[in-house]
Amino acid sequence: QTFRWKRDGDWFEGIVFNNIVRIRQDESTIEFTSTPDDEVLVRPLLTDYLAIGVDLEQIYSSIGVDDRIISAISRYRGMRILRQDPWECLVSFICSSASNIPRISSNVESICTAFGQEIGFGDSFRKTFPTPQELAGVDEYAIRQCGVGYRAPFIADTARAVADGVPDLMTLREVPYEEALRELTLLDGVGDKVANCVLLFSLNKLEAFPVDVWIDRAIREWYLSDVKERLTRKNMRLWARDYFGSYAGYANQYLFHDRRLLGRGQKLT
DNA sequence: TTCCAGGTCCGGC
DNA sequence: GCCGGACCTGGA
Repeated sequence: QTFRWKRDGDWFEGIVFNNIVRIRQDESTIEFTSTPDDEVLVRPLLTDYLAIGVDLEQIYSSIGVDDRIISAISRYRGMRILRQDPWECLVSFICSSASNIPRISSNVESICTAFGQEIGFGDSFRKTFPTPQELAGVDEYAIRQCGVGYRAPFIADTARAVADGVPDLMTLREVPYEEALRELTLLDGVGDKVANCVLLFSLNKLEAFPVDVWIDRAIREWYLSDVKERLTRKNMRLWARDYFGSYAGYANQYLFHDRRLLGRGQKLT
């Protein structure tokens, strides 16, 4: 659920804490290189980013309340939810509305190319995601040139707000879910779905439950097929939080993945 | 060419 | 509160 990683054979290259990080894993080991900072310095940052410390088995036992979710867990066992940079995550998901993954990736990369700082050198150089201050300084039209369309004013306004410290994104990590959700949805272009993405993928709120079209289908087809009444997205989120519990966000990602990859009619295994 | 894609906002019941 | 339409853009 992040948009700047590139695959190169066994290796994946991304930008983490202003470093170009190349990473790969085999059965039991994760290997990485970083530029410009030394691996010793980056290691703890990367460990946090990858959420290595999260106890998956405990989460599986907590959310594994029915055959459907248990089946999804069996297929994607080991899949973790990243702890991304909240600012980059916020802008990325503002870009995601009524869009698609290739375009969102292109938008985010264009924003970095236009307004970020160079890192690395030689054959491999990339750009950082621009800070709130850097993005607050550019005009809405220039942001629109990145292909984001009608989302440009949302991004410009959000950049100014965050640059002014309203909200202070890092502080939201320490704040309860409901309060952080309220703060985020005050921002222009940030509704219930985008806010829940930011909460889940960057603010360490594992009960967050973003309801997009895929989750909407999955829940409707697999869990509420006998319910005729129309459920709003927000009510679906509340239902899921109640049903799956405090790690509902993990259930969300396993179901999301399953519904996208396997479709509606897959059988339980 | 027309349609649609990982929503949000706005105006009218 | 719920419902429908508009909104940039690019690929099918």
